[in-house]
Amino acid sequence: MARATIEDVAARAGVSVATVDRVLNARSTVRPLNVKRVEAAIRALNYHPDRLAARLARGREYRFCFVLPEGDNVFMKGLEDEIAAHTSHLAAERVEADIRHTDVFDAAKLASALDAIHGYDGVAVVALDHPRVREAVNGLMARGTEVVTLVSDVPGAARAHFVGIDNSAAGRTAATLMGRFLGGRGGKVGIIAGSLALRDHAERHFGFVQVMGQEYPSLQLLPLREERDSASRTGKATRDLFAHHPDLIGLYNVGAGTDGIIDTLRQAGRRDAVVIAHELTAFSRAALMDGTLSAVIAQDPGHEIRSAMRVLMARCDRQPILAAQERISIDIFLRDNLP
Amino acid sequence: MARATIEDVAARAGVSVATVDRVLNARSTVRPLNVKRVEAAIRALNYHPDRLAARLARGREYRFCFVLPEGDNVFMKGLEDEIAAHTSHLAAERVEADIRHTDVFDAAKLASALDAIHGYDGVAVVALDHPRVREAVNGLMARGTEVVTLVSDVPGAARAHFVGIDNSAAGRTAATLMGRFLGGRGGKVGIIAGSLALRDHAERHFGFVQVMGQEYPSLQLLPLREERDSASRTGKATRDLFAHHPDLIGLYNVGAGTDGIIDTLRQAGRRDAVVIAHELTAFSRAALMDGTLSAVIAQDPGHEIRSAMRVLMARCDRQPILAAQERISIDIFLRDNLP
DNA sequence: GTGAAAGCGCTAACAA
DNA sequence: TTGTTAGCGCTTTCAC
Repeated sequence: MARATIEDVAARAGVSVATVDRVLNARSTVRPLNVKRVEAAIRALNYHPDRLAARLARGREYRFCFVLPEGDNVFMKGLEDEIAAHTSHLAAERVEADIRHTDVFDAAKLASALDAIHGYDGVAVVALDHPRVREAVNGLMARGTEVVTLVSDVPGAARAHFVGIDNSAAGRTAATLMGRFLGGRGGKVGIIAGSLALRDHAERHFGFVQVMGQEYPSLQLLPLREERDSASRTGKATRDLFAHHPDLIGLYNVGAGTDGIIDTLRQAGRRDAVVIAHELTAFSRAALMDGTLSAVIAQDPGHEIRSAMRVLMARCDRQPILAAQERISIDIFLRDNLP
Repeated sequence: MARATIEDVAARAGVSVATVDRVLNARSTVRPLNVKRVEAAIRALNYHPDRLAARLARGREYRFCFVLPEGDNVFMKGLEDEIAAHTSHLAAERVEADIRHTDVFDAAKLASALDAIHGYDGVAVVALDHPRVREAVNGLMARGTEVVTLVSDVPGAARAHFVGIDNSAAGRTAATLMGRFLGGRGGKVGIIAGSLALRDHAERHFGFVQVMGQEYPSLQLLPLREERDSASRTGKATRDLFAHHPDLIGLYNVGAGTDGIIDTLRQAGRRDAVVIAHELTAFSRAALMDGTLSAVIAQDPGHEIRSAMRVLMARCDRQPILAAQERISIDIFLRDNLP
C-alpha cells in the first residue's frame, strides 16, 4: 500500500480535494460535519501531506534577512560564510537570504535597523538585551515577520526561537576545564570580556565565576576586564595581567579578541598558564596546536545558520520545530579533536 | 527576475525540455552540439534544477536498510531510536528504513547478512574490518546498492562513505584529557576495551597510547584488558585493577560496558581517579553529574543517522555529498556542557 | 461552503 | 537522437 494522497482522503471523506485542503490549512470555513469527516479520513488513512508537493505548488519563496554586527569579528565572518554557503545550497529550495550589518553595541541603532526591515518573511538577528531592541523584535513579529535571535538572545522578546548556546553553561564548562587542568595548583586566574552589557558575555562570566567559587577555592579570580572584543586591547590587558601578577596561572577570555591574547602569550613565551577562549578560528586553531591555548569552547556557526534557516522556514510554513534537532551544543576543542 | 526553469533553458537552447533533462541527468546520448547549447543556456540563465519538483516527478522511494549489532549495547539502541525518529520525519520525503541485527563480532555472519540484502537502494552498516565483510560490501556496491559504513569502518571497501568519527583522534583526545586532568601526578592508568578486533577500539587504543607515551611519561599504562563490551566483565576488571594497583589514578574505557565500571566505582567510593569513557547514555550522564566519570567522549547518534540518510539519498540521486556537513565531530562532555 | 480544473518544475513513457 | 505529453501531490483561482 502506497502513501495516501489528498485525493484518497477526499474520496474517503466524500468531499473534494479543495475541501480537504481547506481543513488542512485552515484556509476558509468548512461545514463542521465535513471537517469531522475529513479528519476521520486523515486518521484512517494515516495521511501526511507531502511537503515537497506543497512547496512546489505554493511556489513559495522564503526571503530571510540576517542582521549581524559590523566590524571584523572573525566568528561573525564565519557566520556570514555559512550563510553564503547554505543559501547557495538552498537556492534549490527557493530560499533567499540577505545580510545587513549594524552596530551591536548600540541598542538604538540595532533597533532602528530592525524597524527598517520590510519585505522579508523572516529575520535572524544577533541581538542585544535592551528594551528598545526587544520592542523592535516584537514589532517585527507583530507585522508578521518571523524573528529568531542568533548567538545572543533578547529573553523577554516575542522571538520565535533563540538559536545559540546556553552561555552560562559555557562559562561553567570553561571553569571546570580551568579548574581541572590546573589540577589543584593555587594561584590567580584572569578574566577578560568584551562587555558585560552583552548578554552572552555576562552569562558566561556568571557561570565561570559561579563554578570557580564553588569548586576551586584555591584559585583566586582577578577582577574582570572589559576590553570591547578588540585584539589590541586584549593584548595589552594580557601583558598587564602577567606583569602585575607573577602568580597568574590561568586566563579566560569570555569574548572575542583572542588573537591579541595569543600574540602576547607567544611573545612572552608563556606556555605554562592554562588559557581558555571561545570560538574556533584560524588563530585559535593554531594556538591550540602549539599549546598557547589549552582549550577552546565553541558553537558551530554552520549548525547555527542551518538551524536558523530551518526554524524560520518551519515558522513560515506553520510547522512545528523539533527542539532536539535545533539545540546548539557547547563544543569543547582540544588540540586532538579539532575538526 | 524569477528562477529559470527547465523550459527557459530549453527555449534558449532551442531544444525540448526532454533534451535538457537528458543532458542534465546523463540519461541518454545527446548530440554534442546540443549538449553545448544546453550547457551554455544553463550558464547564461544561472539555472539550478528544482530538487523538489524533481523528487516529486520521480516519485522516488528510498528504501534503506540499517545493519546494526544485536545485543543490548545502549549506544546502538540510541542509533535505533534515531533511525525511528528520523524515518517518521522523513516519511514526508518518501524515505523508508528497515533495521536488521547481526553479530558484529562474527565476520562470517555479518558478511552473509549483507549478502542476503536485496531490494534496497542503500544500506548503512556498523561494520567489522575483515576481508569477508569487505567482500560483502563490495558485492552490494557492485549490485548497485549504495553502502555507507556507520560508526566502525571497513577501510579497503568500496563503500560510498564512512559516517563516524576519527577514532584514533578520539583516543588521543582521551589521552590529553587524562593527562591534563591528572595534572602532573604520577601513577598508573588502566585501559579496558571490548576487543582489539574491532577497528574503532583498536584505533582509539592506538591514539591513546601514542599521546600518553609522548606527552605524559610520568603515567604508567597498564596492559589493555579486552572485556567484550560486557558490563559484568568491565565491572570485574575494574575491581581487579584497583585491587592490584593501589596507585591506579586513571581509567580509560575504550568501548562499551561503561555501566559496569560506574557501578564498581560507586560501590568502591572511588571518586578520586580520573575516569574517561565513550558515548553519552543515561548511565554515563548520571556518572558525569555525580563525579564518577570525569569526561565522556561521544559521537552524536542523531547526527550520524541523519548524515547516513543524507549521504545515501545523495548517492541514490547521483548528487555530490558535502564533506564539511557530513563530518562527525568528536564531542567532549563534562558535567557542565551536557545537552 | 464547495468543487473543477489549471498549474508548480520536473521526469519518463512513447512517438517520431 | 529528439520532441510531445501525461502525470507526481498539492494549492489556488474561479464558478457554482
